[in-house]
Amino acid sequence: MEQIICTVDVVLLTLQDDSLKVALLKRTHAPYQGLLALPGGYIHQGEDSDARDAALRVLRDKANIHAPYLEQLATFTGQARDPRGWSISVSYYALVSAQVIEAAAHPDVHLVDVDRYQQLPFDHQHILNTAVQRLRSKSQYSSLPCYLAGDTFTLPQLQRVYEVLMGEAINKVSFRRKMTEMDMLEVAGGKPEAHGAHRPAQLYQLKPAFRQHLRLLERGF
Amino acid sequence: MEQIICTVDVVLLTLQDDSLKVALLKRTHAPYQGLLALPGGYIHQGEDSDARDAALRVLRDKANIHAPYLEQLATFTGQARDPRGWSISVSYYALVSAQVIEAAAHPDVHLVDVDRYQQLPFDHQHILNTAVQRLRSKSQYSSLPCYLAGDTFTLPQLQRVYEVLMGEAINKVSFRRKMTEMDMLEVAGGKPEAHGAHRPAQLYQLKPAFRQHLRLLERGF
DNA sequence: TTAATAGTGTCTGTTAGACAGTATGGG
DNA sequence: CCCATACTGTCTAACAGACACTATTAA
Repeated sequence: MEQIICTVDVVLLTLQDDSLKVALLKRTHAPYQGLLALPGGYIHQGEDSDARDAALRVLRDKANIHAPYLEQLATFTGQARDPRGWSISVSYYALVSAQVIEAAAHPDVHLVDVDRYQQLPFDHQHILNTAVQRLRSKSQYSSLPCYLAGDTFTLPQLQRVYEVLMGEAINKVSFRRKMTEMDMLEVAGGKPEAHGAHRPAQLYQLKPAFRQHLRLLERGF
Repeated sequence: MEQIICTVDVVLLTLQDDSLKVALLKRTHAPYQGLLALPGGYIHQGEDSDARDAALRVLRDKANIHAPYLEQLATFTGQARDPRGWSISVSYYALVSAQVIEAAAHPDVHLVDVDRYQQLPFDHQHILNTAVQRLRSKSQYSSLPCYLAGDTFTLPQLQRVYEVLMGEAINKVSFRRKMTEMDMLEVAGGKPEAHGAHRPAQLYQLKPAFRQHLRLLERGF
């Protein structure tokens, strides 16, 4: 009996032009060589102390992305999902701002709308769907969307991020009440930029205590 | 390089005497032979079509439990968690009523209070904590606790299940409003038993559509 | 001054919890 | 009848959303 194939896959998500995008890479090896797929790879026992380490390494090597918000999504397993044999994919999802992707400027990374139908190899469409569902679900009652908004952002920008993820308009007063209640933001030093003939918005950033950990709401938005 | 050790572990939870219990088994092989541990075992490529299948097999073979509510919890990985080498544990949690455990009557199964400190081998304490946290969290806004309540139950019994999991009293009127709103229960045929000199409660059961799938609440309890 | 977006004060409708009442069984 | 627990009607307090108002910038 051959040994089980142990891999990690990463669903790297970002927000661009008011829509949710996933980073895909052209596969350089068989099977499915040349097809767009989630960044992933074998776990390296020598190099990776655990699967999370492997996911971070994959993001570093294949997309030039360092230390994003990264969370385990689920593990996809079985005889059928990989033509090479019984396999395990410990899957993660990562959230970064569009600026981080642009700064990484990796030539092989393709950003594709998550709702656009693709012929993804393996069960990557299922993994992607699971990640998007998880993100949208957690956006209802947590600070998760903040990681898509960049280092500093205005409240109208952040509200727009939430609205795109939840797919519906949020009451402005309620949104700001929730943000105050969460007590998670602080005013950022930089001067807010003007974007036209009107009052510019205050810049905010996550308080240091919340850069790594989510804030949960008793009641959702 | 040796191959990665691929296993499943199951956190089998039940409610007994108003407290949450986990099913533990004495390990029959090294390492940690003789210690109480979560039921688990190697993935069998020939036998198991995926890891969920392996978890169901483990429950069947090691605890005589068939087709419980079973959900993937998380995957625990790394160099350090198993003395034999780099390992993967795809972990699941299962919920059953105390009657199901009693009916299984497996002599090796030990039910232990989840809050009682144990010296569990590997990272099983961490896996257990993660499962309990997940159950308690999901109990806030879903029908998950119903799977601990047995086939038929009264509303006061079900409320008690929720209260034990959430660790606080719930308003009776609100609880019943939520249950009505969820529209997930139907009156069960059997006559309610009298438990003293007072009015006996109506028996309910999950509607067939919800025997497998959770019902989520917009706002929690 | 005007236009446009940022941000806030306040009213109102909805929802959750408190409380007290009725219902129904056994003794 | 009494008691204990099941169940329900209704009042109140807390919360979310609507709306309108003020604030601040560039043109």
